[in-house]
Amino acid sequence: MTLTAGRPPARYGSRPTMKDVASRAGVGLKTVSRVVNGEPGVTAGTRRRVQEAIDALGFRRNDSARVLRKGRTATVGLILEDLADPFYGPLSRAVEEVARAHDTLLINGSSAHDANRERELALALCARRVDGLLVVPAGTDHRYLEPEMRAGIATVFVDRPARAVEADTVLSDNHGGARAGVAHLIAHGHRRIGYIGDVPGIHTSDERLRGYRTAMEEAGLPVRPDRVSVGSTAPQRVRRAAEEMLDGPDPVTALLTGNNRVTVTVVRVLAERQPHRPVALVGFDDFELADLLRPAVTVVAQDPAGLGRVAAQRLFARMAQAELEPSVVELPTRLVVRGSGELPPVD
Amino acid sequence: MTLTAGRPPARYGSRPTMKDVASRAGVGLKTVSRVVNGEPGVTAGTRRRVQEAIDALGFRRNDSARVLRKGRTATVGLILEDLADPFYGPLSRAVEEVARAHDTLLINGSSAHDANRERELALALCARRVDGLLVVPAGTDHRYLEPEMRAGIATVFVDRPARAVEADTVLSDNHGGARAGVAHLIAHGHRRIGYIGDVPGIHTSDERLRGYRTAMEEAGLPVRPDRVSVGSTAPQRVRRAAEEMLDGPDPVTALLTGNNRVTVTVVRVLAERQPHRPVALVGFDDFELADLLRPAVTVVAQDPAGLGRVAAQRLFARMAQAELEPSVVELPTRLVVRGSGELPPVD
DNA sequence: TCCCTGCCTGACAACGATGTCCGCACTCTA
DNA sequence: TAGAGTGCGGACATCGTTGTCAGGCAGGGA
Repeated sequence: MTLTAGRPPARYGSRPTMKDVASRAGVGLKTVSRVVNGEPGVTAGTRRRVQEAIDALGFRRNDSARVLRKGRTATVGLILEDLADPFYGPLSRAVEEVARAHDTLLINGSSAHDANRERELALALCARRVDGLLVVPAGTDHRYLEPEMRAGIATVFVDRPARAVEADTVLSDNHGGARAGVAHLIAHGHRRIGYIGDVPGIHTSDERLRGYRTAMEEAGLPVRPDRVSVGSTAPQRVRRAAEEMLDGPDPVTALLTGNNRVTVTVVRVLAERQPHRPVALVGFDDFELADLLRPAVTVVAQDPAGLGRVAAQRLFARMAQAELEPSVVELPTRLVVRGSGELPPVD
Repeated sequence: MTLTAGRPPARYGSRPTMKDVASRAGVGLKTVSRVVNGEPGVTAGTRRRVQEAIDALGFRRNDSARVLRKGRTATVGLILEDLADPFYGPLSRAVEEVARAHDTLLINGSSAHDANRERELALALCARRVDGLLVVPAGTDHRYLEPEMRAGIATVFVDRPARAVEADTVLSDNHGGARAGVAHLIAHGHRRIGYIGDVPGIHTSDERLRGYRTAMEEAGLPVRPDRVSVGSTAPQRVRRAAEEMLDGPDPVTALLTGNNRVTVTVVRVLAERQPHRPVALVGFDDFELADLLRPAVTVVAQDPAGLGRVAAQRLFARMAQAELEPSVVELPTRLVVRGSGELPPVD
């Protein structure tokens, strides 16, 4: 009758608890806790007996219970857009190194470029009471995180700022990078330069477009609407945009591409047109093998590992001291000259 | 005095609990629980009052406490070697899709190719009581997971089998793939074929080497020790191995490379030697832009998304029914012909 | 008018671990 | 040898949530 009272209906497996260990070792509950946590105040003999019981039963501390009592999880979450995007690999790795140095577990999650999934994921991690959260925003409104941040979940935004929320942010110099890329093409004689970028409304996308405009205007060149195309990075969309700029009545002689996904597609389009006139190209984001393509691809390189490292450091600083003023850090980009950006203009 | 008794020393932030919501809404604790979990048996008016209190306080259910009570976390963990390796992107994404279909959160972690970190990470996830674990083994002995598996944590190994443990496993046909790759080179007239692979002892590495041997022996060709080099995938090591095979007294005319890291380095070495005689190449693992290199790289493609999908499905099957017999599934590979493997032998 | 059914609602115990505090046994010193 | 100090072990409350169960209240039938 009362034997099962209050017992969850279907316990999954069934693990030994400290109580089991204690009774097997013939000691008190708290003594087991002391052994498990390496606290002092236990004689060597007792410690050994407890350890034997732990091994025999296959005991492992239940961290949920521990968290409930202690209030901290020693866990931080990282939400990025797509684990398969090579840009995020080094970023995630850098965050992991910092977390590890703070004896903290890193949980990686992916929003798949979807604002709802980002939100779900972030809130699920909050419900699990991560101590901190690093977010590469996919959504456009992050007010849903305000109660969580007020409640003490340290939060840092990476690569893009949050909308409608004041918080620590670590960015790349998107405007300056794009501007430098276009200036480079102009310096090599190009005048008809096109820009193919990501969906407007995304911060990185908007800033890079702004950098393109700045460079064009500084050189006194017109920014023609038919030479700017922003939208999805899906290959078909990018392909069509590139073909329109290349085959129009007044074709571009050079292109700036807004991120590595776009660059790869454009490289493919240009390769297929081989016998045609060569078109100069500068890509935003470095990517593996860029140096082995012919021509090798000149890029504006970001420092994804740096983004991750700086953001993680900021996160831990905030976890240690919640009352810091929100800061925005912008990391420089670097033009890597490889050949594709140095092709002369050909009509 | 007793006011703070038992209170953790430093609660991080401080969140409202169901009790706070209950007293604000003027209802009982359990009623709040019912509203939060969408359980029936609450009138619309009460429900609304509770919801208002939740919103006003910024309440979010503490999943640690919930897990403690319910015994399941609705979370699975995926441990892979390196989040930055493009091979694992699609794998992780496929797992995430399956997990999502089961209303389960996926936690990604990386072992950084280190057996100790794999172990730490796996056990940390067990301590957090994930319901299931997908592991791409980095270590060579997985007995440490036996108590966990016995205790009910469903576990599936992906890409490589676990050592010394009987468990569900999903693999690629490494032997058959490598064999097909070498047979392809032989069919194009090559006789002096080298193999450069990953560290011996890793299952994938050993199987691919075995596939190389099989194909050579089937063609009656000798397997010479100076034409087989296995070890770290660090660029220097691979570079040296390649140069020795290419510059020796009896140089190879074709190479099979054991994974995408090795392939990329070898492509780089071959590119630097451009004016030299062309060397045929078949790489294990497909990689982005392989088709855009000149010559385009012929590869033995695995199906990383398939690995992830099948493994995740198996994991959920086992979570639903723990007494399944451990199974081993092997997914086929596919030879993708692009040019580099079809170069004729040149002395 | 009274009882009974059925629906809401809330009190309470329990999940597993940890912090506090008390008590015991021992050692060291006067 | 007694008193004080120290080291060690254990009882108990508590963290926030959910399952159980019983009580209260309204409405309908006798």
